[in-house]
Amino acid sequence: MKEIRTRFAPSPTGFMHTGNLRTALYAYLFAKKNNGKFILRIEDTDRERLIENAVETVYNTLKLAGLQHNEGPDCGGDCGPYVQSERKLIYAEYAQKLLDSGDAYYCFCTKERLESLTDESGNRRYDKHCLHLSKEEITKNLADGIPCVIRQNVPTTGVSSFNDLVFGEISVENRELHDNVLIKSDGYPTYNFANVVDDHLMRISHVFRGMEYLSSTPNYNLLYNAFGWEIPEYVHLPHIMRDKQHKLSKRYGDANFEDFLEKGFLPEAIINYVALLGWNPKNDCEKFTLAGLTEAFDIAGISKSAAVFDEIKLRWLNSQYIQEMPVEEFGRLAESYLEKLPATIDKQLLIKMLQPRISVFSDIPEKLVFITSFEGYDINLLENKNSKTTIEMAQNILPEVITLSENTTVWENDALFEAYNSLTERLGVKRKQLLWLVRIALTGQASTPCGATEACVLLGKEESLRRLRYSASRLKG
RNA sequence: GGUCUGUUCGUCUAUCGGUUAGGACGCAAGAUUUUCAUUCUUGAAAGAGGGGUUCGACUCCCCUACGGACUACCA
Repeated sequence: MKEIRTRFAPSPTGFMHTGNLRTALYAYLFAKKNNGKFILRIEDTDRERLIENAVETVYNTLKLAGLQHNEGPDCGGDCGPYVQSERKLIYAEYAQKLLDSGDAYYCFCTKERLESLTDESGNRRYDKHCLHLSKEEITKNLADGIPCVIRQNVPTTGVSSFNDLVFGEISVENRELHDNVLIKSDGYPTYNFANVVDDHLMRISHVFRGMEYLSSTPNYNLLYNAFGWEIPEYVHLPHIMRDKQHKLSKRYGDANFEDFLEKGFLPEAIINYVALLGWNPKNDCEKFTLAGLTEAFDIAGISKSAAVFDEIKLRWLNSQYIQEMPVEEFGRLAESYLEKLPATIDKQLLIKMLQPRISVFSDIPEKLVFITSFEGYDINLLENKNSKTTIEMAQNILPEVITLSENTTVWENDALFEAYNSLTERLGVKRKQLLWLVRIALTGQASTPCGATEACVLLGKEESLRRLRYSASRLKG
């Protein structure tokens, strides 16, 4: 049986947005699922758009995402080099073959002439002008050093069709196809040429890529045919959208993998979420490890329509991962957010309280504001319809709470709870009401990562009493 | 404009001719809870429109509408 080989072939022109990441993920999953190889190839033939360190970003992303490649620039393989700019000679050699067979030709047309070919609706279609140059003219032009490109010579009649594993049968009239540039005047190949040569030479069995290539695939197939090469299987992926109208772009910075990590999302959760955007496992399962995804992955589950990226759902998934991780790990990951806290705060206690209550790590700071800022909070928070509390109630209850707290010697959770609980009976209020009032009077925040008694413990007796008295005093005026 | 392509709840999706059109996120309302947060229950919420084919269509075909991609010496 033929070996399954897939590849991820990013061009190092910036960040890795989640669409790219998903393409890499599916290619990876398919290869692993079929005991095949996952290859990384860098497509850096656009010398003008190269961005420094972009290759590092690619390595970094794949590493963090857990998508280990078997072959690539950094780990070798027998199909190297895996960087297109280092394969210039190879492309030249294959371009020559096409030149010899008449499937490609030199084009010396100037930019001006090319532009003159533009029709009234702004379209340009090359007219095969240079295809008709005589051998002598070509030789002379070449000898004179006139800048030139090599173009694909596509047939003007007939129909090209192919099967895409996601979109099915696709047919295009050859006359709709363009004589694409294969080799640019700087000697570098275009994507249109390099991808075909490389995918063949690297024995890629399944080509996973964004569906923007769907319409140029017939061009590529013509190339495969010209070389007499076997056409790979195609898996074109629908786009991931920012909203209904716009696909994810590099401008939409938030969709970058690295940005999500910085915001406190877990790589596992991002991978899990992205996998489910446009693919479904044919059951209701929504939580997958990479291994689980590998097990479940199936091209048949890929959908044809674009999917809108929903950060809210990502947050939910991320919260699932956070809640399931060991406290120690959570503590490690949360540490950097806890650095500036007063030394009096018990960080271990805080970590335990935080874990079940956040969705992403960047939620932490807002959960902790009550620790460092308290005075001047909105006193109306004491009034709450859910807990059925009122300001009047607070005026009556808080002094009682203060007296009781002053006399509480064992300042720990259960003892405090019991004390406050007994107070509710004496005052004839609901526990929920009293504890709501205490918590607000203690923190000044509607939402805290702790209940009332926990807040007491966290703040310590002295500080707790100080805050309770402050809140009570504000009710007097 | 041309070519290719897509269209089920707000969002991600299930359904491969016969279902009260299912699940998840989010939202709303209740309940439980050692208070915040959880958890639980319930609810609102969808087949773009029009023609066919068929006993029967979200599912197959055609048209229209509306998206998206491509139409570069970018990938």
